[in-house]
Formats: sequence, structure tokens, C-alpha cells
Amino acid sequence: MTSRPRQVELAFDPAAIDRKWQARWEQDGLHKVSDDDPRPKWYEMTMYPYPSGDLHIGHWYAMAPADSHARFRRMQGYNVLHPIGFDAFGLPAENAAISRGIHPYEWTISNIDNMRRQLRSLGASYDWDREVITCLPEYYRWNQWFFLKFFEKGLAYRAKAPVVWCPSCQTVLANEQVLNGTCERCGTEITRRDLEQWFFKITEYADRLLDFTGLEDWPDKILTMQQNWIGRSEGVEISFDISAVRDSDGAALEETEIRTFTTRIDTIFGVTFIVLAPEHDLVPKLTSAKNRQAVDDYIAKARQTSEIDRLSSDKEKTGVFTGSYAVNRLNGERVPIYIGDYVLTTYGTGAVMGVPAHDARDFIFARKYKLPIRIVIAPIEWDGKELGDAYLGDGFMTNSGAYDGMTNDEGKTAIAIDLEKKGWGSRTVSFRMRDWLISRQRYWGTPIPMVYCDTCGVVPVPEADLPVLLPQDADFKPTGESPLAANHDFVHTKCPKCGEDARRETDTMDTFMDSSWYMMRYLDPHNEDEPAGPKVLKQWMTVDQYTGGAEHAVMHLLYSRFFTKGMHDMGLVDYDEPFLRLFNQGVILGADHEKMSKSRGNVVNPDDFVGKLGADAVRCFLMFIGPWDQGGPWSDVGINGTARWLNRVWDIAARDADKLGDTSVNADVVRDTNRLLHQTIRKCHNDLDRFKFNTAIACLMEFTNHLNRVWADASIDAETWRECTSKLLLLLAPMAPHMTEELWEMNGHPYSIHQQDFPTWDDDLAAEDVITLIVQVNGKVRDKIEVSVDIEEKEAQALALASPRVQPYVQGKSVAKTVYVPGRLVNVVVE
RNA sequence: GCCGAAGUGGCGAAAUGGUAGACGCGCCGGUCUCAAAAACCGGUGGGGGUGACUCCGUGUCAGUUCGACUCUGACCUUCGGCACCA
Repeated sequence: MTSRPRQVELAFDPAAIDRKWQARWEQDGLHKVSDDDPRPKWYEMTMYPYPSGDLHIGHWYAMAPADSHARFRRMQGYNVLHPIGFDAFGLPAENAAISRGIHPYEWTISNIDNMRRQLRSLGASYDWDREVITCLPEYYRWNQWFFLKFFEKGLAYRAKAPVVWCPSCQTVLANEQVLNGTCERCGTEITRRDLEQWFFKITEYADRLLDFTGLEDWPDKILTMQQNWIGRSEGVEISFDISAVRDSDGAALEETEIRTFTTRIDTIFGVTFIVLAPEHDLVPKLTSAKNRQAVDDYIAKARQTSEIDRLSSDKEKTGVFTGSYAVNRLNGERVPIYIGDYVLTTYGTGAVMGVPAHDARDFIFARKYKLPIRIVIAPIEWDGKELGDAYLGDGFMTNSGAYDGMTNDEGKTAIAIDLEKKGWGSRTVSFRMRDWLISRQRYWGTPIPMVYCDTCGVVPVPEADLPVLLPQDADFKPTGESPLAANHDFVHTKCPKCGEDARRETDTMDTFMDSSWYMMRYLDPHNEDEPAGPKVLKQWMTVDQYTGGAEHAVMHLLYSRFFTKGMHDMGLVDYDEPFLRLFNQGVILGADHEKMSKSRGNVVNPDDFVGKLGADAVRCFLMFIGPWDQGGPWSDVGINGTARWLNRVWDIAARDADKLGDTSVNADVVRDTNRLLHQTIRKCHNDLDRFKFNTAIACLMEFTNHLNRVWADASIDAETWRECTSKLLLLLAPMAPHMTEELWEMNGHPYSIHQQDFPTWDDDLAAEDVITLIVQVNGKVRDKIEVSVDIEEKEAQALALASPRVQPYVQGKSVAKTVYVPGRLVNVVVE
């Protein structure tokens, strides 16, 4: 409350104008989108918000530029669908509800009411009849419907697995929701649990998800992140012989081999040990009586180790010997079998062959436990000495029997082929991505439509019985078990198959289920028979432009791609990518260049600025700060500049053009003004097309400045003035929809400015006839001369050399050559 | 550690390999005013010079080029992602 920034005084009342036009547009249904429209369609979607209760400046930063772009497309002649909805299920509603003793439904719906009002204050061109709210049965019944379809197709399955658990949220999480070993939502360190849960088989689509050919314009960053997340590795699964191992009774084991996965089969002759994950099934059987105690202790310790520590790559590599040996079939060597927690049970086969000479982790492990290190890929210029570190590069095969002398690349293929012939292994592909765990032990989500019957097993709820309603009266406080399990009426049901007593599944679905298909529901939000009708799907999908934050790279954006491909394969839709183009906006920061947070006290409340300066000023300032994909700091004083400019636009557009007499009109200035108009239209159009709002606004500012100058000396005629000001309003309309509508009306144009065509330009009129020719000597600028745009090279060179400011630099020196860039410069190279 | 993006005035930034700093903020000066605010006009990268001018300048160091903020290589810094994935 100390140094209050000086306040811009406006010549108009933005708040009144905002209200006036928002009401009028609403009343006229200006933003209603018809399915029967002859114009080409453009589906432009922005990621729907979570109804946290308040539309903060980050929401504005996501929504306002997106709306401006949609408006721009509309003026270009497209039938634009730019819908909005609410991602209304999820933990925060429950947590907030628990702490306040209010039902999640009440909390969510009242937040939505408030945010709807705030979204309207932004002047966004949403068709509210298409609004989607995911926590309503009209919506989530289709989650259940899709779940049944995926189940039928074998893409949804139930399995016991070591899943991620958040002790604070008291629920399992998907792998994608773990950040550095902590819960993505609350930051609590995660643990693991062995639970039976529902999964979606996203891994079955791993290869297809890596194929980005159907995506026209996605940021490389997102594609890279998805690629890394999926983590495809080509390698070989090779087994080691354990048929010689005997159990405590001296009997042979049921299993005769250990399967391992490697990407470096060329190093197979360098194997000096095997390491199994502590959780590996074979561990108890392979552990000798003598080593039992040490192994059990190690496993117990591994269990206690936190996920963060366990996953840290800096951690010391530890392990214990099981007492058993396996045989490397390629050279008949016996190697010790260890367990070690640097081997993950969830990747590959949960077992690795230890090649210390050529793997950094195995190297450290071998040093620690004094295991032999045998070089089998000779480094280029290797002096035959011991290695100080694992050698990971290429080289020639050595100590590798028949393969000696091959390059390791050749060796890779040769060994793989031989292994396959002998049946000891096969080429295979491993993925880092795991199946999508969708069960949640929480209340505020879509009930999973499954029933457990003692006689029939797992039985899907028949489609006709959907939706399985989320009971209103559940005790939703988290206990670690789903709150629905405590609801007697919900749990106890009849088996759809045999009619006997049965129990319902009490877990709910991950909310990323909701967002995996919401783009379809906007097309047909009131359809009671299907998620969306085939006719509207055909007409609108896929989404032409999607905008939103990059934080969803490997969650929502990956899930929805998978979901779409699944639907495609079931014949439910005929496209297999949901979003053709993607644009990620950056993050809006506090004035201190830090992330906004209450504890820092740098949070900006948009409502304050909207009330004083108007929605248009806030919209334009957010777009003017910098490139949209870059984000940037908010500035309480910076916005005054944008407000001042809009005020000047107001002033200019409100002037009476007839006050410009003929007496001082200057034909050159009229021509220059016309040229600038056409250049401005061109630049503004091209910038808006590519989301470069900051430079689009800058060029409109330049045009505004020019108009002010020519008004001051009355050097242009009234007609030109009217032409320029009305085009200026049209160019600005997508970004400042309220005040341009008001000025449009004041100037006697027909309602609405937002239904007009975006101005077009004429390249001939935009072309310069005089240019500034840069004259350089050895690349340094020495003079600038005004010349005709179509000047000949010879003449340009002559003018350059004749320049008195160039003369001193060329005098007495020989001109080696001159470089002429038409319309740009002449560079004289001397000596 | 690996992958990716980015380093330009006091600040946000702009520049198809061709005038570095458009546009805006802030600041300085002026007009208006009793005064201030607002508004408007002018100035504003740094050094030197009364001046016309001149030298330096886009993270650092090399390179390619007639010419590099832009391309190449190495390094430094910041941010984002992944992080024992065999």
C-alpha cells in the first residue's frame, strides 16, 4: 500500500462499456455456434480450467489470447467453435470440502458459478450452451461407457501391481503424476503398495504414440518429452542358465533360466555377474541357506528406503550375493547372482546382466564387490590397461570368441541372430512407460462401473444401467480405502449376470479420464444417447488448434492421444489424433519475476484491473508483455502503457473526421498513410496468425502514432482518415472486443464489428517506392541514402562510392569488390 | 548426469545473414497549471568531443562470411524436462 502506481485517466468508462456489450452479445446469442453453417469450420480449444474458485491472472493469460485468436479466425470467415467447460472432479474439491465441512458438489458448483461470471468479464466468445461440467452424471456416465468399451476391447484390465501411493492424498497415483518421487498434487513423498487396480493398456499403443506424423504443428518440446517418457529401447532379451541351481532339499528348481534385457548384447562376453531386483520372483528360490539372512535383511532395507533415495542415481550401488550362479551360455562361464536395488522390478525383466567394463552402474557395483571387470569392446587407441571408468563408446570386439574383430555394431547383430537360432534369446523392445493406472481411492470421481460376484467374477455393469451414480451421502473423508466402500447402499448390489448378491467396485477414476475425450462432448453436450453424435464428430473433429500449458505434456496430452487411438480402433471415431495443432503459452510471473504465490505476496488479481482499466486493457497488456509462448512478468505500471494506448485509440476513433479540411492535405502524406495502412494490415494479420500478439499490438501502436501525427498537421483528408480509423478498429477487434464494438457503433457502422471481415491488404499498395540504402565499407555502416526502390545496381554503386561520407574510407585504396543487396545495401570492400 | 530452450539498454522486448534496440515501461526535459496529477510534445545503450562526428556494444572465446543478435564449435550462466530405464 506504499507507492501506489500513478493511475491513467481514461476518456471513457471501460467498465460500463464492458457490461453493455457483454449483455448485448449474450442477449443476441452472438457467440452461439451452429452446426449448420456453410462456412469452413475451425475448432479452437483451450484447456478447460479446474474450478478452484477464482479466475486468477494465469487463467486470463491462458484464455484471453486464445479467445483473441479464435475471434481472429472468425473474422477470417471460419465458423469457429471455441468452447469452455470445467474439469470438475478431483482431489482439491475433496480436500477443500473436508477442511470446510461442505460437500464437494456444493463447493464445486458454487466455484463454477463464480468462475463463469469472471470468464464472462473477460469478454470471451464462448458458446455457453456447450459448456461441459465433468462432475455431472450427464457427463461422467460416458466416462463409464468408455470404460466398458475399453474393457470389452481388452484395453482396460485389473491387475495386482506395485503401485504408487500418496500417503497424504490416501490414494494411488499414475506414474505420470509422480514428480521427483513426490505427489504431483501435494508434494508428499510417495510410497509403493501392492494393490489390485484398474489399468489402461497404454503400453500397447507405445509405438503408435511415438508416431507424430498426424500432428501438424506441435512444439518440439512436447514431442521430445513424450518421446522420452515413452522411452523406447531396442535390445535383446537373453536368458542365463540356472538349471544347475538346487534348492535346500537338493532338488532342481522349476525355473531353468533367468531372463535379462540388454541394449548392449555386443558386451555379452563381458558379463561377470547377474543382478536381480530385490522384488524379483526368483530371489527366494535362488537364495542359499547360508545367504538367506543377508538377502532377507537387504530386501527389508530396500522396502524401507524411500522412493526418492531409491531412485536417486547418485546413490551408492549396493547389493548382496544370493549364493547361486548362472551360466552364460555363450562362453559357458559361471557368474554369481546378486540382488541389488539399482535394478528396477518395473523395467525390462527386472534382471540385468552385469557388464562392468561397459556400463557405468555395473562398473561401480563391480568395484565395490571386487567382481572381475573384463573389457570386450576395445576402445579406439586402447593401450591395453585397466579402465578408470566404464567404456561406453564403440570399438572392436575382443575377448568375445568367434566375434572378435567385428565392430561392436556388427557384433550386436551377429550375436542377436545366433541367439535367436539357438533359442537363448530374441530381439525385443522395452518401454519406459508403464500402463496407465486409473483407479483412485477417493470419493470425488467417476465410479468405475464394475461388479464383483462370487460366482461370476468381475462383471461389467450393463450399458443400460449407466450411469452408476456417485452417491451424494457418502462419508468422503479419506481412510486409504475408497470412501465408497463404507457406503452400504452403494456397495451392495445384484450381479448383472446371475442376479445373486454382489459388490460394486468402490474406486473412482483418475480425472484424466474426463479430459481424454471432452473435446467430443463440446460438440454434442446434451446428447443422452451417446457421447457425441457421428454427424457432429465428422463435422468438427479433429481440433484444429489446441492451446494450453506445457505441464500436461506426458499426462493429459499423452492420455488423450492414446484414448483417441483406442476409440479409433474400436470404430467409435474415424480420426486417430485429437489435436492437430498445439500451442503452449508460457507462465505469467509476478512483478518480481518469480512464480506467483500467496507467500511471496506477488499475486495479481485481474478483477482489480478489469474494474479500473477494462477487460480490453488487461487482455491487450497480457498479449503485449512478450511472446505468448514465453510468458513473462506482470507489471502494475506496464499495463498503464497499454491503457494509455487504448485511450488514444478511443480518442482517435471518436474524432470528427470532417474537422480535417482540404487546405493542408499533402498528397505524399496521404500516400504514405495508405502504404502504412496496408503494411499494418499485413503485419497484424501475419502476426495474429502465428500467435505473435506482442508484435501485432506493437504495429497497431505505430499506426496509431502515425495517425496522431497526421491529424496534428491535418495532412490527410477525411476519407483517408475514416478508412484508417475503421480498419484500425477491425484490426484491434479480436484483442479489444468491447471498446472496438462501442467505437464501431459510434462511427455509425452496422452491428457487430465481430461479424465483419478481417481487413485485407494489397501488396502493391504496401510496397515502398523509396528506400534507405545502407552504404557500408568493409561491413561497417558509413552512410544511408534515400533512393528509388527499383534503383539499378550500377547506379547504387556509383552513388555509394560518390558519398562524401564513404570517400575518406576508400580514398587511396583499391576496391576489391562491392556487394549489392537490392533494396537493402551496398557494401564496398577495400583492399 | 542426460535431453531441451534461452542469454540483447535501468525493465518487458523487436530484428527473412544486411541500419541492433521497433513498440512499450521507467527516467530526464518541456507545454498546460497557483501547484500537482493526468494529458500532450521532445530526449533517452555506453564512452569521447562545444560541435559535425567518432569509438565500443547482443553471455565468453574461436570460426564461417564482404557482412553475424542470427550460422558452426567449445565454454559459462539461467530456466524447463527426465533422472539407476540396463
